[in-house]
Amino acid sequence: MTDQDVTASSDVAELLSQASSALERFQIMYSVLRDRICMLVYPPGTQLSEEALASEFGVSRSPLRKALQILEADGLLLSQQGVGTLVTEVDLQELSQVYELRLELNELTGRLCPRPLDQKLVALFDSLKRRAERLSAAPDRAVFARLNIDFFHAFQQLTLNEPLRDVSEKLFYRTCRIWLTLIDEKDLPKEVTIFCGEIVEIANAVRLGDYQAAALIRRAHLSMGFNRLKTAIQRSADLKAS
Amino acid sequence: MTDQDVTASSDVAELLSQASSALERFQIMYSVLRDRICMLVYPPGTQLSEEALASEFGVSRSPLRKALQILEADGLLLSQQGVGTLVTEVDLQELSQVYELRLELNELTGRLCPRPLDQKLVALFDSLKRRAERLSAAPDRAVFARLNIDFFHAFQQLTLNEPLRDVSEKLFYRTCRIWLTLIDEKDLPKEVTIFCGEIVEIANAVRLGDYQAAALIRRAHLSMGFNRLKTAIQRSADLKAS
DNA sequence: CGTCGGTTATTTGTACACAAATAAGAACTC
DNA sequence: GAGTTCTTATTTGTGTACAAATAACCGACG
Repeated sequence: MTDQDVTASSDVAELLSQASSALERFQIMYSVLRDRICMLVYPPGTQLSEEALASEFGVSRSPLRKALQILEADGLLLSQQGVGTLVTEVDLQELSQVYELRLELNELTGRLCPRPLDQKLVALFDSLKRRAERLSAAPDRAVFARLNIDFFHAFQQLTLNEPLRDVSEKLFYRTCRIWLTLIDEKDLPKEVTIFCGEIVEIANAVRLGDYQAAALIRRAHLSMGFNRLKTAIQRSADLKAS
Repeated sequence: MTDQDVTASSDVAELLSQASSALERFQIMYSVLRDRICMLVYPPGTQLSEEALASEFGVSRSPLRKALQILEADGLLLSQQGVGTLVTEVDLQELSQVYELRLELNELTGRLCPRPLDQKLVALFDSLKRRAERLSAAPDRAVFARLNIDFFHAFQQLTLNEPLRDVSEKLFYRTCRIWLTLIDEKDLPKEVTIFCGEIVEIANAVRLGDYQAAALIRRAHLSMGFNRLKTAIQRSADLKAS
């Protein structure tokens, strides 16, 4: 069972009961909740109930709260006594600062501690390429979002610098929701086409072992993507005002 | 009362009783514990007792555990059921990856979202320069460590990119203990002289508004400092082996 | 004497009951 | 009828008792 399947699993209580240590149980709850937040199962502004979640997961509030507290430190949740635990909104100001940093970190991923190219890595990007082709044929928001997450993780494999991977991952999860919240059905095919192009290009660069080229391509797409985001935000703000 | 005083305060229970919200109480406990870890009040390998700390802080284990859990996520603590809560050791392998990343992030601090130069910033660096001069006259390990921390925070003021500041801070606190653990009394005057020279140079660059120059100087010192660290680690390993 | 096995003490993890804080709604007043 | 204050329901925060896990200790046995 892969990690994606774990986080997407519906019977979390079952998984938790099979976990052998407190650390494992924490990781399951953390992954599941983060995944739900990023896949908009819990859209921004959603109020989570500790009681209800603990009940669903088959644990008491104590261990659940640890997962919630780390997610709060990650900037995905906000808990307040007497109010509740709310999924944070994504704010343009904050988003643009995170994106600016991600652009630079992305370049480092292609430069620091490069992981030697092996068949496994090539195969990973190939499988993403195939998934991208299937997505192109039948655009779907959830499939798009999932591929976006998995592609991010594949890209992170290019570096062996663990602190860089950790930092990049936190920042990624802080921003990736914005796509699902802003891209409407009409824009989806266009975005899918662009994204699949990116995957193909980067997979080719990786196959050649040129990680810096891969990073440059990704940086370009991140930058262009952020610009498209800004116009989408502007558009939705105009829509709201009218 | 400044933040440094807060973290250095001995009567934490008193402070906590005056805090008005759970968030404030958390921040106090977190800052105090992080400070104690970085100032080697709790050297690497120290076992902390939740019971004892909760008792000292005048709270129950529940709110204390939140602070411990975040510190564990920061990589400063490691909790294990049946074993205890241990202050992590600093490992050379990990350290060098973090340093490599810090070198690069440091450059970003001088480049992204520069904070407009104002009198307050100049005054901040001037006051650090004066503290450095006093330290030079009377080298002291604890004063050195404190100045190192405060100088880091001053440098962070050069950028307004908050995610960058957050990330840099976490990485700084993950590495800064190494100096106190490795630099012995004999090396102290030399290290103090080098560090004070860095502060003077950077303060001058800041006064001119040339943050990128400041970042370059700092990068050079970070790099050289890391090299000195590596030889010190090698030396202490040799000492251990003999 | 060394080694293996069980026992026990200690520590974190978990469950649960209650306290504190907030917000929504009801009732009361002007 | 509008505004204000009190009440109450709901939610997270905190305290505490107990469970689970680990490691050190001790004794028996080879």
